[in-house]
Amino acid sequence: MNLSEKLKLLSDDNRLRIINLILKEELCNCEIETILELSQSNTSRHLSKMKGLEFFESYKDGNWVHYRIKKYENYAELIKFLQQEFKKEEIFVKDLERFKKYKKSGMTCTVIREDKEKVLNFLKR
Amino acid sequence: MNLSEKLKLLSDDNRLRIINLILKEELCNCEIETILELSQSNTSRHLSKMKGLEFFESYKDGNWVHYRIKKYENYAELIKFLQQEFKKEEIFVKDLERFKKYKKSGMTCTVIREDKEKVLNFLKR
DNA sequence: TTACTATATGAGCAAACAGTAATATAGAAA
DNA sequence: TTTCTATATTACTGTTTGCTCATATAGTAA
Repeated sequence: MNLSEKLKLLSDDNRLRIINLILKEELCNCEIETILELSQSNTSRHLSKMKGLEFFESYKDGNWVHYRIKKYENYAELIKFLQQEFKKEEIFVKDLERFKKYKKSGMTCTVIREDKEKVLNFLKR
Repeated sequence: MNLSEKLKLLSDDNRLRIINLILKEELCNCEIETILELSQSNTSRHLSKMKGLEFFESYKDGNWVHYRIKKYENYAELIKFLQQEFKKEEIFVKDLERFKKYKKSGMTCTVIREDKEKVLNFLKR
């Protein structure tokens, strides 16, 4: 993967939104889907693509797949840049508010499985 | 222009090759065209798009248009990242060799106008 | 084993993109 | 003024992209 391909992976609103979230804390596929209100297949597709990024990491935990940012020296500058820009754009700020609301509520993947609608309503923008 | 759009502008080999060159020294459209062996319209198109990047600057000098990188605090981290990556990829390293050969020869826009073929042959990879 | 569930993937569509060749424009020079 | 020249733009092409809906897969639980 060359530099332009790596940057292309970052050049998408939804993928940036995912990075914005997991820079705060690792999350599972179904949580990202719910917090960002993206479709299942769309979320999965973006997450798959992002496996091409060296600072992106995933692991399985039962049926769930968790995603997180790996500390990677080569990308330190880039990530600093992204974090600085995330603060300036409304969509990223709002996503983090939803993320915090979700976390504070104590909800988990299990709650999402049992009643995703309930979680979505709770997070209603 | 939002973050994903800015990153999209950077997600192209030829635009990155241009940034790699002008990070060393400002250059005119026709010099970029010649050093990178790109077509006139393609070069012009890329340079136009790049005007959307806040750290990218151009000015007219007679018929020629010069391009350069503006020092811009917000992009310091990003540019550090790019510079580090440019060193690792062969195409960017080779482009810089051509750039240095061109500069060392003392050739200018005027020489390119008078006999572009001569310049291209001199720079022959 | 079978049933279930979280994630991944195939097919298809519309929009965006990089590139070319030809032409237009704007400013310099004569 | 007219001519020239560096750059920009238009029209078009083939490719890539993000998305959706439907289906497949792989692993868990019964």
